[in-house]
Amino acid sequence: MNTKKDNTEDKILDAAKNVFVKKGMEGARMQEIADEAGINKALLHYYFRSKDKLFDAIFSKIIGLAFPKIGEIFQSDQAFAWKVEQVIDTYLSLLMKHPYLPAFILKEVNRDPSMFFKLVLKHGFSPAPIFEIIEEAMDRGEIIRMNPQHLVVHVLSMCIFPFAAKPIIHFVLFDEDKQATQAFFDERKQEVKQFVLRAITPELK
Amino acid sequence: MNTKKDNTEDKILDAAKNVFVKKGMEGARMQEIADEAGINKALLHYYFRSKDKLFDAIFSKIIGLAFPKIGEIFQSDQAFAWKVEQVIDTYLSLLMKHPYLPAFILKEVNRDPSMFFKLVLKHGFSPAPIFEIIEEAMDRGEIIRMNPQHLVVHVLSMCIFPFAAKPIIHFVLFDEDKQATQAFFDERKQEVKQFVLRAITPELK
DNA sequence: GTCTATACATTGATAGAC
DNA sequence: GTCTATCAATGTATAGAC
Repeated sequence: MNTKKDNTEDKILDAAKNVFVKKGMEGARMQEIADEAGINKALLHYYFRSKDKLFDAIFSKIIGLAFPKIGEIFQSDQAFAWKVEQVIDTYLSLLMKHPYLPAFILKEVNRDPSMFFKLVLKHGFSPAPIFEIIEEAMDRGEIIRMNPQHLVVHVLSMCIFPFAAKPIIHFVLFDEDKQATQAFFDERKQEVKQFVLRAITPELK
Repeated sequence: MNTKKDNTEDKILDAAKNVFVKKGMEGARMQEIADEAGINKALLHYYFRSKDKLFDAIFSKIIGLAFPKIGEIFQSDQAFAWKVEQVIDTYLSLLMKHPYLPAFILKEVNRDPSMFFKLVLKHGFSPAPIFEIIEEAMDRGEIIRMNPQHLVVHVLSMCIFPFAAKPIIHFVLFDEDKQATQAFFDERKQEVKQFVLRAITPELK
């Protein structure tokens, strides 16, 4: 995503992504994007008519990135526990690579939900199949019976929230110790998996 | 928090809170705050010298509100399970009452972490005692052994994140059905408590 | 396609009358 | 204390030369 800086359009897209993700739609300045791309403001408007249009282009790419194909993992023939671990691994790997995504997406979704809704429809994301598979695992007694929607929200919360609240964790929990904070985030894959599996596995512990 | 509209200063504070929490520091407009307070812009600057000063006043009050005295709950003599349930109850009740807080605080903390840091120091919030109590509960075998910091983040994530991501949940999970969304949030107290207790209670289930 | 210069709109902040 | 009118700064967008 940070390659292909050859032509001007890609340079703009790359610069815009960095600035928008860091500052948000309202905080970003066209001048800053131009500077980061090594061009001037006028050229931004030449390639993308307005700041809104440029933002839409960036936001659309990012939403596509942040909603990975969890469906594929769930469709496999593996045990449910394996699927859960795989989803947590996949999602946390993605977030470790793009730690700014949660704060950015939450900010923009709350600013203008309709924008997000259109993109979800465009990307054709539907959670229904996932809930079916969870229900089946419960029917088989592979996991305890509970509300699948809450289970999904539990897991996503534990994966995503710490990144959105990273400054708080960094300061309140680790007294601004960067290494300690980093270690904490490195541990979360393991910790979240253990916690979730213990909560949903029937008996025999 | 929505009372005392008698004098002008309180009217301003109340209006500013509404606008800032909804739009954030960058999205809020002094004109909109003035309109909501039923006065004009000049008067805002008469009472509070600048937009920054006005925002600081609001943000400080909100941080004080959002970091309730969890410490007190943990200091009691009850069983650890009771403490966990009490914390989840307390926090989710607070958030049901102020559902916009998570998105607002996350947005502002990521925009300017230092502002948040100063307030945390001012309010004198320290998590150390809580971790000690968790450690003791583990030593007694009351809950399974795990990293206390991750446990705290797990619980707070499940409580706070759904509110910050409410538009996403509303649309993706419930197809914009307001009643279904509301029901989901009403259920979370119970669901989070069950999930957490099952994950941390030793054996005997 | 890319630049400089500038128009136009928005908005935070102030001056001054009452 | 409260208002109207206005300033000054910032930022998006465009015009026009090269």
